[in-house]
Amino acid sequence: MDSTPLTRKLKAFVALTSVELEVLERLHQRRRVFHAGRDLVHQGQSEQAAYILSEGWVCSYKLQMDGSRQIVDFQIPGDFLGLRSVLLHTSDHSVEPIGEIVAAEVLVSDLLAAFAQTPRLATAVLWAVSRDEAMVVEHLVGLGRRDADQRMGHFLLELGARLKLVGLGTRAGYDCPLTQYHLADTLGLSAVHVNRVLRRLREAGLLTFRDGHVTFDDYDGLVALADFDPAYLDHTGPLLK
Amino acid sequence: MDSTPLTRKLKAFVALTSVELEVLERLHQRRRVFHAGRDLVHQGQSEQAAYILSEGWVCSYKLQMDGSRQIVDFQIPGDFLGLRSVLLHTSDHSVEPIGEIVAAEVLVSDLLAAFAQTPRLATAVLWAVSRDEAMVVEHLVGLGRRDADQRMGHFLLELGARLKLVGLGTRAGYDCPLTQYHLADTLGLSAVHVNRVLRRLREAGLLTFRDGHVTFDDYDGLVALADFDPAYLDHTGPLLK
DNA sequence: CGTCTGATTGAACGGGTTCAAGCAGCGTGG
DNA sequence: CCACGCTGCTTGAACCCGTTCAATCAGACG
Repeated sequence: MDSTPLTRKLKAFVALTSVELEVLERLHQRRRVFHAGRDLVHQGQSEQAAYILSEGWVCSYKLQMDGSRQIVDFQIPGDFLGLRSVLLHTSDHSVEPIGEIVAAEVLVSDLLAAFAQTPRLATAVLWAVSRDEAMVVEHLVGLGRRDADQRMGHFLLELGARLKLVGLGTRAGYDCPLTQYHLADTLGLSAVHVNRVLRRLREAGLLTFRDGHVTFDDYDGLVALADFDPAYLDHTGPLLK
Repeated sequence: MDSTPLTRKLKAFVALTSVELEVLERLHQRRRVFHAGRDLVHQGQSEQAAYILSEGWVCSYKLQMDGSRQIVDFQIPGDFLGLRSVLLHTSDHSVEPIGEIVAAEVLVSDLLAAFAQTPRLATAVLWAVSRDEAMVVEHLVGLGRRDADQRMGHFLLELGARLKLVGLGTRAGYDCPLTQYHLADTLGLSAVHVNRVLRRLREAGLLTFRDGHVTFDDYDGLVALADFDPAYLDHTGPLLK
């Protein structure tokens, strides 16, 4: 049976038994499709369902009074959607699909049952959640202490590392459905400047962002420029006892 | 018996029984004192103990290769320290006491036992943790989409709201042990500019930051300037069923 | 009494924004 | 079929917020 992005991701960190794999598989029952533009969750609204994203990208963002928006993070295939919102019965941000997405709806009860059945699964999911939080912190650091070029490089490298983990990218590059406006709202820049930064990086022979595809022309050079240390994505230490 | 900052905070959101209060009290047994400068946790080091902060302030930060640092968040009395590090056996940031602090060491086993004994306590603590995460997100939004004045106003207002909850501040102001360098490393600004921003806000009659004390000269004006909406601190919805 | 930390202010510089204009591709309707 | 409008990309020029460099000052502390 084909493995889902989620299982690919988790298998990179915990050796899962066939029983655990099957439990995971069963969580992917209720497939649902969402379309671009229509938010899954609106700021302030309390939401009842969690999802496992299987195809497409999604972004979580906050709107400001003055109309500007700040994207907090992206979810790619294999990531959980709204897990925290469900556990805490609250959502303080909006979630928007980028293009069409396919997601498996997960009932809290099913998830908790799966955890009870296979505790190692709970550990693996907990790891995934904590990795997401580490990424938010790294994002915050970037906004506070990196210049535009470094931010861009770091962000695209991080995405690349995440996509590689679920088989959607290589060291050479990956497909990327984001517009330059998405990048601007993520990196705290203006769309105009995003364009200039991309040009600069391209002319420096570091990376090319064009026609929905990211190409790393000089991976090591980019890593050096952005001071990218994937440790926070890899921390493969012992979790929960 | 005097209530600790933590109980004050939790009582604001969950009506705790005397049994639960006693369990909470017992978690505060092992008092430990830490001194300024000496980090509690170093970046990358894995840590075994969690703490409840009872006196003094602490900041969590990340150091960059180029020597600059970005403060991610602060902990004030009543906040947990290193709870996530303990659960996940990993720490990707450093933690530094600001001045002398008093903290109660909490063993994971004790905490889990307390949760098992009084589930409502677990709910309350979960709420506190999720509030901390919401604050990190709000911080990120500030770095990405607010100018220096708004960032400063928002940050000091948020701190004020948190301190008020544990009885350490009022609408008029609060004692604040931070230096302008702390503010700079928090807000992603240079120390020089922090000084100028503080002067501007003072001369605009909005707030005064001097001699370790924050005074809100025009609370409502500041709220308007910073677009401060304490909703993310207050979300008092039903948690976990 | 010298040294250190933290606060303060000035002047020059620069990274990033804003405003403005132009262009390409693409779906829609007359 | 072409015109139109829309979204996304691109580039130039002027401006401004915040940085950097540099100097000064006050208080604390050994």
